[in-house]
Amino acid sequence: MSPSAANSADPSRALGETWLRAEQYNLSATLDSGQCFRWRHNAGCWQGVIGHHWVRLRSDNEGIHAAVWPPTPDWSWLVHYLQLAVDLDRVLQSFPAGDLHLTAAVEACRGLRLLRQDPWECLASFILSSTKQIVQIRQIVDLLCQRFGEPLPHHPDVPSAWTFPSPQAIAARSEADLRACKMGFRAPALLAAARRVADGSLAFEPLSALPTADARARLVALPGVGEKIANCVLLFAFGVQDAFPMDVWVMKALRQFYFTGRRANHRELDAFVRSHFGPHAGYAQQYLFHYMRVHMQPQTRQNPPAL
DNA sequence: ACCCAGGGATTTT
DNA sequence: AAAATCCATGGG
Repeated sequence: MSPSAANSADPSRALGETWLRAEQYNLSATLDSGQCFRWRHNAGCWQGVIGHHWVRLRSDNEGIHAAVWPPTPDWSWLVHYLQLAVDLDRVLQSFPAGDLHLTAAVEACRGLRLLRQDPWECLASFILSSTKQIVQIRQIVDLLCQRFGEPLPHHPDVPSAWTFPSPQAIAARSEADLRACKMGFRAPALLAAARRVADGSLAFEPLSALPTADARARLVALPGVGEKIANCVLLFAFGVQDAFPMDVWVMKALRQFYFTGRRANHRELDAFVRSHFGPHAGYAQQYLFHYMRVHMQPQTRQNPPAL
């Protein structure tokens, strides 16, 4: 018997496991739709880190199997992260009736959800995201965690994993240390944000309680944070349902679907978004983004099929 | 409006 | 093999 198997047989080394009911939850679309950067697909499972837990998730028809290390008696943090209490049908019913493009996106990405992420990890990750492709963002975040995160308790059946580095851990580093994680010109912005959180001048709890416009203004005041990144934090961390991060993919989708390919400017697109998508515009954005990125081939993106 | 700030991945030559 | 382009952008 291998040492690993011997250890897994030892009840004191058993992973914490549970099963959570979840209807129409598309784990793959959700964890691979660019809202988070720390999940890896492996043998039908998704492995990642949430807070101080290593997590392995697998969906079946009626729910989600979860294994964690270290074990925990309480699963509310996972239910919250995955937003299992959200009634997806209610969200989808709020979408504009007769929008065939959005309908097609929803059909193609059935069960895509929005997560509820830690504000610091979310802000830091999206500061690192500017003009980077998702593959590269993942790489930078990985390096950052390995070098400056806390190692999680070892388990023979679990790959080495680290927490996302705290604001204090980042603030204690030099700009050069951060640049060594391949983040380039984003390093000073990340460092500044970490210092602001570490010294208490930026507190997420009060921020999330502010009216959306005020919270957005406070975020945009940070170096390296514009409307797009501020909206990512509002939507992915604070759950502001009508926050609508507009990146190049979403802009491409909007122009193609609603402006017949016309080069509408940002203000025009913004006005359309606010009037069109309704109270869960953030969800609509996530469907359009994932649909554009995954389900439309390069040629079709130039000349979309008629609906 | 324009241009610049890493650098890896992807696409084109 | 080498070169050009792209990228969940913001700031000057």
